Amino acid sequence: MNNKESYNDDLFQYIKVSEDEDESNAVEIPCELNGTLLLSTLVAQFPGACGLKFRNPENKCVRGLRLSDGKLHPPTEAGWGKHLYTCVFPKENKRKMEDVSPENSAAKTKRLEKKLICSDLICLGLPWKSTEESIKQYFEQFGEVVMVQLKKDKNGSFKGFGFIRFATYASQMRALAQRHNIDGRWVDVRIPNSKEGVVPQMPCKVFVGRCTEDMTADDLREYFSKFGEVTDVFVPRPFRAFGFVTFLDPEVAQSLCGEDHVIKGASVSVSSAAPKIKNKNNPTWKEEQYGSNSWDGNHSGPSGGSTNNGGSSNIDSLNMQNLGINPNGGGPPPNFNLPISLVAAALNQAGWSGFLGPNNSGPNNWGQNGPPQNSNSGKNWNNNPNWNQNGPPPSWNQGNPNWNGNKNGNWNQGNWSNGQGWGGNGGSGPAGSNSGWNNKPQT
DNA sequence: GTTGAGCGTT
Repeated sequence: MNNKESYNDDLFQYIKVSEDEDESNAVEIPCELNGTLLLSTLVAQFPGACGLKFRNPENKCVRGLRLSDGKLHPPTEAGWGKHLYTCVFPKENKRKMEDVSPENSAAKTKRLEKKLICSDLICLGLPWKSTEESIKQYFEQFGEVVMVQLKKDKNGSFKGFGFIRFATYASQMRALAQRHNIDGRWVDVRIPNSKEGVVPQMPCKVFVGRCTEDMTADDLREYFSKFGEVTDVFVPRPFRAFGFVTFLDPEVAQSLCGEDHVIKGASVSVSSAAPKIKNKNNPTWKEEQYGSNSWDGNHSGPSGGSTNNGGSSNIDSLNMQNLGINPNGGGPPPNFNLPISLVAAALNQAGWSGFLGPNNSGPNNWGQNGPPQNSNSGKNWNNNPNWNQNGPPPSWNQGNPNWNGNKNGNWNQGNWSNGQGWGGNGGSGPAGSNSGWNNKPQT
């Protein structure tokens, strides 16, 4: 036992990362075996992050880290050291650079935010003991919270839902891109019905033509991140010479349309992505493959899915429902036939790092043969015999239609919602799991 | 006091 623990420590170096320079907010995240840190690993914990920096103790200057091929490199050959690393977010940086004088900074911020309309968000299913202070405190991890209203009835008793508002659109998007567990309850955060349609939907997605075969989703992400926060990348596999990149800011997307860019020595063309009609007549809508629960078949999974499924992205669709995952339901929904890599990646994005097996060594490390047999963290995958003996389908991780064909048995036939699947062994379920996965409804 | 889908002025 002790051996295993030290073995793990040897394999994965953890570095301390915070969204700001406040060390109390720091999260330890694992590097790869070669000493680099995957941007996707960073993004899994800090949605929207596009880089890392740290304060050089010698001259107090902030130093940025080198990013190449989706990998962040340690500041020196000696490695990561004991620095507290801080996330870099594209939007915040842009704003900082524009806010040169204090007297017009507010106006500029306002003008900027006007383009990226912030909406109130409804929070459903809040714990009864929530207070406006506690909710504000929770959501501040995604950015400045400017309003919290918990709804009460005439007697003054809390109705279990409320509204919040962030100062920036980027913060709002970060909050919408995640599941939220507050005091042990899964809380739904959405755009309120009353606001639906109010937010003008300029396309955030662009079409990237003339891609070469060596361009991975991570390549596109890395390249286009310099124009703004990238929330989704899709590169079809097998190779089809195009891709899609989705930006947080629709204006960034629009500004790039019509331009040619050079990536990996090749010229690609950026143009507007034709809005896709989500119906069965559209050939890009592959219901057989992805199910019919709003997954549009044209997106990669979130970061962590890495390149095996053609993508490297945050959750582009805002809520888990859009991935065909019902966070509050009992077990998988009826159309649960997403490739597991996508699900795992989505859950990883949502902070369920435990889903990916020990040490968060999930899809990033998985090859085409699925999770490691005796995983490189020294533990079996969930100790679940059904999994390890029969393994995943042969064409694992390739977005393949065989997945639900269940040719190797065991996948859809048990262990999903019988209460002893994921959380049963090895502690690999979601932390404090009382969610639908174990078929235990919230109370 | 109890509760758990929903959609905000009081």
